[in-house]
Order: sequence, then structure tokens, then C-alpha cells
Amino acid sequence: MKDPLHELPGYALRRAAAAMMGEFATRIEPLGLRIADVSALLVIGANPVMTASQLGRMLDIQRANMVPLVARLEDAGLVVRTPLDGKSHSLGLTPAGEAKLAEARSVIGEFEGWLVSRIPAEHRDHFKPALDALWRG
Amino acid sequence: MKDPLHELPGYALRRAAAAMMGEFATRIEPLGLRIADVSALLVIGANPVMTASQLGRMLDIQRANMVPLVARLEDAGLVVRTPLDGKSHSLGLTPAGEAKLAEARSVIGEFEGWLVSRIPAEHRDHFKPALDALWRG
DNA sequence: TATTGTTATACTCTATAACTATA
DNA sequence: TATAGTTATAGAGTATAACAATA
Repeated sequence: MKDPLHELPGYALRRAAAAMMGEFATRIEPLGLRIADVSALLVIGANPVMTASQLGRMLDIQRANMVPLVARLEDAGLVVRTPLDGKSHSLGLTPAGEAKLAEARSVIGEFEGWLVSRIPAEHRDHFKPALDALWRG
Repeated sequence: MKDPLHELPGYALRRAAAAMMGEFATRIEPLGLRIADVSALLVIGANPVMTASQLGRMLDIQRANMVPLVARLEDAGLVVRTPLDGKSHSLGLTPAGEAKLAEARSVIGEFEGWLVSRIPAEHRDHFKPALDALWRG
């Protein structure tokens, strides 16, 4: 069976991302978190003052779609919102959120190590620079 | 604003794939095609005998989700189904499907060239081998 | 028994439009 | 005027379960 897709870097990018994100979702699911939750917790944990809109811009998630995400983290007792002024709130981690983030960091560390280890050594150092050029460059 | 995500290869993979697939979707949309349609047309065009189930396994799309995809291509007059036996059908391209595929190939070629050109030259040759190791390796 | 094609269904993710209230 | 937060909604993509018909 011929497969003309296998010579296309763009298709390989698509499939590799799907495979890796599926793997990560499986690993992080036991913590009761989704992929977007993890990225949000990481950024909130690194920034003492951060609004949902700012977080959304950083994660490339629409403002409207931040509402259920933040609500989920708040309902889980991981995040609190404190008023900055009349219209903005700052997101912060609760102690439970800090603990969950610590757990998540452990899963992330193992996952990222596993991912990188799957790349043949001679290609490894080129991987992230190439990806960064595609979405940040 | 600190961003702890930017050191994670897995996150870079996720964002790069989202950025590139968004770009490709925009380029292919004027042809009336979605990304999955394009991959299906390419594989059908390369294989004279190919059932929807086989195609789904190759593209990692569930059997059930192949139904609306094939129906869409059929409704657009790009694909025909001819009985192989009492339960299987072979997918084939119509003349219009061949013409559409030729157009799509042109868009794909430009897109893939553009994508690769965005990667700094010293990393370029390492890109696809690294990705292949992640999802095929 | 295994596979094909199919229907129904549900969940996630994403995108847009519109509105209120505040800066 | 611009921005934050919100609601509602719609479109994709994806996953599972179940069924009939055929290999």
C-alpha cells in the first residue's frame, strides 16, 4: 500500500504532535488535568500577577474559551481569582494548586525526557530550534 | 511575564503543529478541502484499490469517522466507490478528483517548501527524521 | 470469528458574535 | 475607545458502542 504522505514534513509534524499529545494526555489524566490545564497552571505558578486574558494570549486560547478553563481549575480548588481593579482579576495558585503543579511538573519532566530520548541522538539538539522557528520565529 | 512553557520541546511541538496546520488549512480552504480531505485524496490517488477502512488505518482515523469524510468527497464528485465484494468498496478518484488532487499537490508543494524554508538551514535536515522517530519509530 | 460499513452519540477544542462593565 | 469578563453558539475533530451484512 503506497503512502505518499510519508515524505511530507508537514504531515510528519501533524502526526508526531498528535502522537505525543495523546501520550501526554494519557500520562496527565490521572491527575485530573487536561493539557491546557497543565500549561495554565505552569504559567500561573510562574507569574504572581496574571489575568485570564493575558494567560489566554500567552497560550493562544481565545478569551471566551478561558472562561470554562479557569472555572474548571477554580472548581477543582487549584486556582483563586483576586480582584485587581473593577474589571480585572489576577489568577493565583492555592496550596492545592501548588501541590498539583508539583505533581504535574514531575509528569512533565518524565514525559519530556521520554520524548527527547525517542529522537536519535544526532537529531536531538536540532529539534526544538527547528520547532521554535516555525511558531515563534 | 515569565513563560516556563518555552523550554519544553513537547509544548513547542504542539504549538508548531497548530501554527503550521492552521496555515495549511487556510491555504487549502479555497479548494473546498479540509486537511483530512487532502490526505485522503493523496492516498486514494496513489492506490488503485483501497477501502475506506484501510484508508482510515493509514490516516489514523476511526472507521466510523471515515463515513462523513468519504461522503463529503463523494458528494463533491471527487471520489467514487466501486464494490469489491459484498461488503467492501474500493475508493477511486473521478476525473474531477484527479484535477482537484493536482491543484492540491501544487498547494502542498508550496506549503511544504515554505515550511521547510522557515527552519534555519543548519537544523533543516534533522527535522523530518526527528519527527518520524516520534510517531513511526 | 473477524471485518466492513454504518448510525448514533458525546466530548473536546476552537472560533465568532454580542453584551456589560470598567479602564 | 480599548479592554476584561462573560454568555451563547456553532463548527470541527475525535472516541465509543452497537448493529447488520459479509468474509
